[in-house]
Amino acid sequence: MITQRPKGTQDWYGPDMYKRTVIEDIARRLCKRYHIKEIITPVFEHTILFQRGVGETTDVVQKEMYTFQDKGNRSITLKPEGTAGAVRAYLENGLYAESQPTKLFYITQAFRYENPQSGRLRQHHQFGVEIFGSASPLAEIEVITLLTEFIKELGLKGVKLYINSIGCRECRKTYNKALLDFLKQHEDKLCGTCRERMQRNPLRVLDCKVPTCHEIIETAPRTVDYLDDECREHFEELQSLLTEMNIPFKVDTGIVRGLDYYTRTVFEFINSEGLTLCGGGRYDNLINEIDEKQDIPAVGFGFGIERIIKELETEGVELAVEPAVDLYVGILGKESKAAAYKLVKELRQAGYIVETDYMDRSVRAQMKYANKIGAKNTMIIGADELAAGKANIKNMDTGNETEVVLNKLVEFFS
RNA sequence: GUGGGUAUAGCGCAGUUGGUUAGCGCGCCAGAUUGUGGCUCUGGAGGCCAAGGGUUCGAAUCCCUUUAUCCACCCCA
Repeated sequence: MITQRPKGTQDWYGPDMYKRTVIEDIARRLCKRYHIKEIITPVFEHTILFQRGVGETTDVVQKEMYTFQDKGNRSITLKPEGTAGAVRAYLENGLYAESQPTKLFYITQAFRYENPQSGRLRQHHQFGVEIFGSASPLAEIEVITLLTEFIKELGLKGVKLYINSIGCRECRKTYNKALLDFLKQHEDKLCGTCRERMQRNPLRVLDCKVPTCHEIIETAPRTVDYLDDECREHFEELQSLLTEMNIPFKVDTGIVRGLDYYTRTVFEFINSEGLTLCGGGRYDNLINEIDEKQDIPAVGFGFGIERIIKELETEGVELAVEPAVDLYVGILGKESKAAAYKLVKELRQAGYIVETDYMDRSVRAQMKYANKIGAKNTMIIGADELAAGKANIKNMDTGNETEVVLNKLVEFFS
């Protein structure tokens, strides 16, 4: 037990760790060009934030949160997603008082207590962006454009964009009524959870995958048919902008999203197996629900980093290669240690990737090791080299050796 | 929360109808004329056979329980 990680968690090391840093580097570089600033919020927040933010009726809040009482008897929850914390920070720090929009990104852990399986963990990581203050479809275009570039830079080809509009609070009212009327006609044929959902949040019934429910749902009214003029215009403008931007997309009227805060636009990037890598949309009411004094529109998404790595593997995409060791400095004899290590330090200070021996191994074993770690060059420092002030540098690909003056090592490499 | 598969060395796997000191490949360490890698060869270290209980003269192997892990459903990233 003591040497076993908790269920649904993962240790990051080796090639996966490197992939993760490359992915995060790409995300950070991209956000820089989009003038989106990084934000880091706590891994835990007051439970009420997620109850209000994510929504009481969602599965995430109802059964998947890591909630506990702290020693001050406060109810604390490990963040199950990134948006609520970002919104809280935006409000608490008065970022809304500055010139809008506020554009933020984060790379964070997220915790959900659910059964692990492929592409699903109890602790996972998300790259997310939130744009606060803009009601324009161009805000959606901003995040979607960033996403398509991100996917392109990663080298992924099998990920497609699906969009939908679920309307604003007002259209949702008329739609919910229509949906409820429809569902009532079929109530006796619906499953238990659906009948329950009907009362609390009818929209979520559309998510049900129980075959008998699914059959009924196929003919249910769709949100897109109940949009008011403004919402319809917004959705149409978004679609024509996407088309003009040459961003391929499909409208999928079944996309609802499991988080309650969305309004109008919802979208997902889905792979060929139907797995959602990225989900997002507009949430014009969320800020108001968390702080009634503010009424600010917003758009955002969350992209699953583990799912990116999984998709890279299934598509056979190779990310940038980890940089190789420029020089391995072999040490021969106790007396040479300090002098050899000084050379190592100098070259590292000059920016080279240098490795040496910490195991008191034989020269032969050191050479084997140098070969194994992929050193591009090797050099042995012993009493002879130190006396002469010179050493041979061996190119490990060609096997050729070049004599070099030790106090000009840095120049040799540059 | 529900259902199925799996659990033997660091990793990937064998292990016959229960029968001596549990094997193989890779990896790791050391060596093959004393200070030079890759290939090859030799040797070595490393396992309470997931844990607990039971059946038996005898269990990695059969039975039960637990735990973990993988996969699927729900839902999500």
